[in-house]
Amino acid sequence: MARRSPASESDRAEDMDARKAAVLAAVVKEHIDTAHPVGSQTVRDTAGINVSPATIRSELVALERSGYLQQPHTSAGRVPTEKGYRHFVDSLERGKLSTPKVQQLHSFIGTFQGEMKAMYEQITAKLADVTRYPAVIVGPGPGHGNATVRDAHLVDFDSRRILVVVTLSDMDVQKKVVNLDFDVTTDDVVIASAQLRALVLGTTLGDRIEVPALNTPVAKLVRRAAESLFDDTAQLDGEQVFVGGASKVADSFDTMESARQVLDVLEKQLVIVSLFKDLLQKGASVAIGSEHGYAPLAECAVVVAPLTIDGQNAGAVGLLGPTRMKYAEAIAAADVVSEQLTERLSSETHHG
Amino acid sequence: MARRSPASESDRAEDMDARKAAVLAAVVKEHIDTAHPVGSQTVRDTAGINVSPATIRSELVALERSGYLQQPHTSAGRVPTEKGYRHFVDSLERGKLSTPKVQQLHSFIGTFQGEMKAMYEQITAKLADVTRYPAVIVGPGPGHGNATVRDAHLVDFDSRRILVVVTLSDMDVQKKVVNLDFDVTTDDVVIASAQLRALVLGTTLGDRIEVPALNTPVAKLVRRAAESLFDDTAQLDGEQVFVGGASKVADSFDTMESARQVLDVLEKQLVIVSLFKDLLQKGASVAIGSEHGYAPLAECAVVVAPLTIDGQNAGAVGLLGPTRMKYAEAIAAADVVSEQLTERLSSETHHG
DNA sequence: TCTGGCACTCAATCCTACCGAGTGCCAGTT
DNA sequence: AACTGGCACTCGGTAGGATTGAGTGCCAGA
Repeated sequence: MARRSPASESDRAEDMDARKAAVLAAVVKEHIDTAHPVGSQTVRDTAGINVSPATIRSELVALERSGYLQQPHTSAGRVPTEKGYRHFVDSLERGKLSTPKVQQLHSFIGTFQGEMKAMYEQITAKLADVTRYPAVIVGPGPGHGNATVRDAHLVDFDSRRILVVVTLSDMDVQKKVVNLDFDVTTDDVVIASAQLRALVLGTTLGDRIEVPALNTPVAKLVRRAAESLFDDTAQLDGEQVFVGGASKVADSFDTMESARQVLDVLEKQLVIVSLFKDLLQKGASVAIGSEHGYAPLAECAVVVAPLTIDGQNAGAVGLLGPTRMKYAEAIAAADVVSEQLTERLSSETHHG
Repeated sequence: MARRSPASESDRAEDMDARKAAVLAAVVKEHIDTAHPVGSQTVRDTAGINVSPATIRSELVALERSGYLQQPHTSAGRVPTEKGYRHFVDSLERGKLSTPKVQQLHSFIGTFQGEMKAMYEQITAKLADVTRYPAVIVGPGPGHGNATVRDAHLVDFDSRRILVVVTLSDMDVQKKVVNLDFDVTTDDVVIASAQLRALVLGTTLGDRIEVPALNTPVAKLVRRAAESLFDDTAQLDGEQVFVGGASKVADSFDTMESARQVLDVLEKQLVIVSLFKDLLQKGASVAIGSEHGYAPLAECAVVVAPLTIDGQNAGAVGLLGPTRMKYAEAIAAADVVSEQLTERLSSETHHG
């Protein structure tokens, strides 16, 4: 049967000449648009290749043999496999695709005024609106970023429960409860508050502060308070996850079951955050189907783009869609948001 | 045709004797359980009435004539109309229905420890989990409630932008930006901060404070800051809306379109809030179908229960479901959350 | 007032036939 | 060797037609 080269089952680069690539691209594009299997006829027309359908067919057979395509059943057209989508996405030239939609998004972010939280909310909504996919933005946790401390206070609620209140240069306010294992007086707290303020003023929440290890109640309180602030693990208000366009799942997914699972994931924000982190760590910007190894999203595609502050990962922008999602558009949109937001994050935190 | 009483089209109380009520209840219950039209046979069995199906049938005809039931088509069983559901719900005895589920909810709230925001989030999730319907809790805005001010500070970002930071007795921290139309120095701000603190300490955010109308920058700043705090319309962080179990829409609604619309509403939190407020104002706890007049939710039922602080409306607990939702359970669950949370709200704010 | 009996209705289900998009294969052409 | 036109074949989707059965309305009789 395999007449040409007996070991061509594998996926070395040679199994993909220019025309095969064109055919594959045509199939993927068409399937993304129509959700139907794509036949040789259609490929000929849409790919602009001047060969007969029969020739296309032999290419299709080859592509299927190498695992890029599959047939739902005999006498149906072809549908991309995960591998097919992957090839398509990889060969997508990353040149700033600039559709009107994406530009709209760009200017929306550029002109945005207001508080951070509202900004994230609105941008997430806009991103979902533009792409028609549910969107997620994982905002930088307060521990990250280079917002500096503008003010700090301690407020005592009883002799062992103290609240640390910190105002940051980006006009954000953070609080943190400190539970002591010894008693302090209100006077202690007032003194400690002033000391803490002097210590942390102008620092970044990422910085670790040296606190003299004295044994007076005041000194211990100051140390505990400072520690609580710079403690990575027990994040202050935690990473902020913004979800927008959840109702878009109804547009993108056709079975209730798949919609259900996507909604479920959107609710479990921990899952989303770690999924995004995983992908970004791998340097991936798109995960197709089972690539990310998370079963409930096996029929989905995830597009992510990083949010960075001073080159450090500080969050993510993501879109969820079906495997046949509009990758080019989605990637472009996520990238725009990522860039604009990253830019804004560094400028925001400096002019304070 | 109408042999008995010619003017019986209307819905006066007499058109509903005990047996009719039983039949109606049986139809509603069965339809809620099965989602199928209910026939005379089934009614006989489930309602425990010892009459023949033929007799039931005549009752069904009467109930249909009065508008409580309707037939999807000839030779199908009956399905409740909105009016039918309404009667059913109204006749539901409001005695604390106490299923294991509801008790579980009760104890969950009772034993909950932690911050308010996390509490609302988790309770909303739990409520959705128990009822299997998407749940919404509208938390009391910071303007409401009787949490008192424990501390207050002003932080200047530039000579016209000042941040007001207020720590409340429930360990919540609120912030508010004040934009001035005159310049102040950092020294002014320090002084104003102390004055503001003295003024508002121990007050409730609902109270209005008298501030001497002097014309020095400091006095004006203090007045502006105080006003911003007690300004109802420009709420501090706004009412907090918590949505849980959005993925439950996939269980409760059968068409993508209806699911879509519910998800849409859940996203538009303003709509939810005003819907809940409307219902509570009317004293309603259940809105069925088009009763609330909000078109996108015309095929839904809404169950609400108030959250009160000192007898004042301070929020709401709500569940969204199909018109054939499990009213008894949903109402019981919403009520439990409402009670427990109301209780907790008043105790929380006093022991501070 | 209730009941059993009966003819009737109509959605749902199943079967069948048919259509047509699309295939694989092959012999013939360039 | 690569491409093409031709052809038989496959099989999901659709449309018609018969069947089923749950449920009805009506009525005459208890």
